[in-house]
Amino acid sequence: MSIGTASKALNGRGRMRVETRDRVLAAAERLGFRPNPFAQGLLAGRTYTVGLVTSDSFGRFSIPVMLGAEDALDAGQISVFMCDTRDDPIRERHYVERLLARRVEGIIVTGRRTEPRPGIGRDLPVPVVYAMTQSADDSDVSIIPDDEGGGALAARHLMATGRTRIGHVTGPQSFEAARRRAQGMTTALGSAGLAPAGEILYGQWSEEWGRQGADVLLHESPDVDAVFCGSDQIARGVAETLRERGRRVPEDVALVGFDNWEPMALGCRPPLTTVDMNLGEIGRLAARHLLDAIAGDPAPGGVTIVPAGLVLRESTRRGTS
Amino acid sequence: MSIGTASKALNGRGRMRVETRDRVLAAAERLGFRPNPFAQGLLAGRTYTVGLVTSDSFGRFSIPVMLGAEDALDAGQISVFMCDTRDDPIRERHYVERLLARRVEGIIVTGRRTEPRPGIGRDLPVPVVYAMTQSADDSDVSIIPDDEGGGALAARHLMATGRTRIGHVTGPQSFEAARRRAQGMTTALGSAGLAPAGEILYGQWSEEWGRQGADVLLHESPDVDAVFCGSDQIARGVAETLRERGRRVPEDVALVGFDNWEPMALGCRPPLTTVDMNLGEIGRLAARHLLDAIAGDPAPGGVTIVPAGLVLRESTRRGTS
DNA sequence: ATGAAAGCGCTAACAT
DNA sequence: ATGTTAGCGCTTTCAT
Repeated sequence: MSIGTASKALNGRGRMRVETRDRVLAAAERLGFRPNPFAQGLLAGRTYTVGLVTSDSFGRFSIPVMLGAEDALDAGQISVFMCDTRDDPIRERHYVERLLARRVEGIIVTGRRTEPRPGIGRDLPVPVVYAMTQSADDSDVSIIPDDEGGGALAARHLMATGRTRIGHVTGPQSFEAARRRAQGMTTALGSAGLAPAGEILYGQWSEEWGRQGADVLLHESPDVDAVFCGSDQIARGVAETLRERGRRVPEDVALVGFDNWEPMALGCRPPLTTVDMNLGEIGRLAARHLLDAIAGDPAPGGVTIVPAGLVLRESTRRGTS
Repeated sequence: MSIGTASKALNGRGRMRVETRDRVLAAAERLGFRPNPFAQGLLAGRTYTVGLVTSDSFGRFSIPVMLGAEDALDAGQISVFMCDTRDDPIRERHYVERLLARRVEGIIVTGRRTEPRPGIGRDLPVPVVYAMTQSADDSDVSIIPDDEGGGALAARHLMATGRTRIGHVTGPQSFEAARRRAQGMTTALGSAGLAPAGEILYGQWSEEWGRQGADVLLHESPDVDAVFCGSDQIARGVAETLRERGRRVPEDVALVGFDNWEPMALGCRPPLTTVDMNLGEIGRLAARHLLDAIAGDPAPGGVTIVPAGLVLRESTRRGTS
C-alpha cells in the first residue's frame, strides 16, 4: 500500500474502497500512529497555535481571561503557548520573539491594569489582541472591562434599594480603573439629582485602607447609608470598621464591592454584593477577535468594552429599617 | 550564494570566510528571517515543547507552581502549552491526546489536592511529572508540599514563643492535607510532652468555619493561648472571633495560618504568621525532573516532598504578657 | 570555502 | 481505486 493512499485514508480524502480505508485506519490504530504536526505544518503553512503573554504573573485578573480565551480557542483546535513576563519589558520582548519564531498565528496580551500600555511591537507578522489591558496605539484591538458602567450599576442598585447618601472608598487615583468607577457612580447619582456622600476617598487597593477610609467617611458624613467600594478587599475593610462603629450592614449601611473575587466577597460579613467584570467574557471575546483576524477578517482597531454585571448578596439586602 | 551555505552561516557550522558569514547574517537581519521551526523540528525530531495540564483552573495553587516551572523550562528554551481541564477527566484525556499529537517532549500535571489521583495514562511516549498532586501509580514521579512538616513547623514556632495550649482549626478531614497538617502538629507537640488543646476541629476551608471553629475551641478550652489554622482563610475567621470575644492577638492568643496567601494573610488583623509551601520550588523541581527525564536521565519514580517555610508576621509576635 | 543534493514526514496533484 | 511524484524549509553530507 502506498504512503499516499494511506494519507488519503486517514484524512478522508480521495476515493477508495471502504475496506481499504478501514484497513489503514485499523493499522494506524494498532501502531499508535500520530501524524507529525511538524510535517503537516510545514506543508500547510499553519501552526494552529497562538501565544498568550501576561504581565499579571498569571494573577487574579488574567486567569479568568485566560480560561475564557482557552474556551474559544479550543473550539478552533488551537493550542496556547503561555508566557509570563513578570511585568518585565525585556522578558516581554524575549517571549514575543520566541512566539514569533515558533510561528504562532496570533498573540493575546493580558495585564492587570487597563491603562494604555506600549504595544508589544509594530508591524508584527501576526494579529495581536489586548485583553484586560489596552494598547496605546489605537489601531490595535483592545478589550477592557466597563469600569464606568460597573460604577453606575453599583450606584443605581444602591439607589434602587432606597439609599441616598452614598459614599465611595476606592484605590489610588493614579489608576484609571479607580477614576472610571468613581466617574460612573457620580454620573449615575447625578442623573437622580444626587451627589456622593463626602469626598471620593482615593487610597490603596487594600483592606487596611478600607478600614481607614470608612472611618474618614463616617467622620465626614455620619449619616451615610451606603458605601460603594472600588474593590472587594476595600469593601471588607469598610465592613469591618462599620461593624466596629456599631453600624449594621445592610440595615444601616449597604455595601457594594468590585471584582467579585469570591474568597473575599463570600468571606465578608455579610457576604458582599459586588460588581463582576465578566473577565471570562473578555477572554472569549479577545480569542474570537483573534481567530477572526487569523481567518483574514480582522476587527477594526479600537477599544471594546465588555459590560459588567452585579452579583447580589446580603450586603445590600433591602433594609427593614 | 547557495542555501546550504547560508544555513551554515546562520548556525555557525562549517568553515567559511568571516566576510561571507557576516554578509549572510546581515541579509538575514535585513529580511527579518526566522528559521521555520517546523522544518527544523521535522529534521531534528525535537520540538522543545512541553505540556502543562492543570485541574485547578489555573487557580491559587497551580499558578505559583506554573511560574516556577516556567523559570526552569525557560532556561532550556522550552515553550509550554497550557491546558486547563476544569477537573473534567474527559477534557483531560482530550488535552493529553492533543499534547501528544503536538509531540510535546514531556508533560507536567498540576492540581489543587495532594491526594493520589489516577495517572493521565499508562505507557505514554513521553515522561510525566506530577506537581502539587500525586499519581496513584508510584512508579510515577510526584512532587508535593510537606504538609506534615509545615504543621510541625507551626507548632514548634508557637512553642518557641512560649505557647503551650495550642488548638487546631482546619479543613475537612477528607483532605489528606488537613490530616497531615494536624498530624505534624500533634507529633511536634508530643515531642515536647504536649498535646493539642481540645479536639482537632475539622470543618471547611472557609472563613465562616474559622469563626465557628474558634467559638467551639474557646468553649472547650477557654485557656487556649495559640491556634494553628489549616489555612489562612480559616485563620482570618478565627482572628475575627477571637477579637470579638475579647482575646488579643497575639498577646492573649497567637495565631498561625497556612498557605501564605498574601491578600488574606496581610489583610488579617493582625497580619498573619503562616506556613508557606514553597509552591514555586515545587514547580521548579518538577520542571527540572522533567528536563532530566527528557535528556534521558529520569528520576526514579516516587514522591518528592518539598520542605515548607514559615513567614513571620504580627500574629505570633512574642507576647509581653 | 562554497555548492549540490538528499531527506526529515506529510499532502496534493497527477498518472495509471 | 490506487500508485507515483514533487515539494513544504531546513540541515547535513559529500563533491567540487
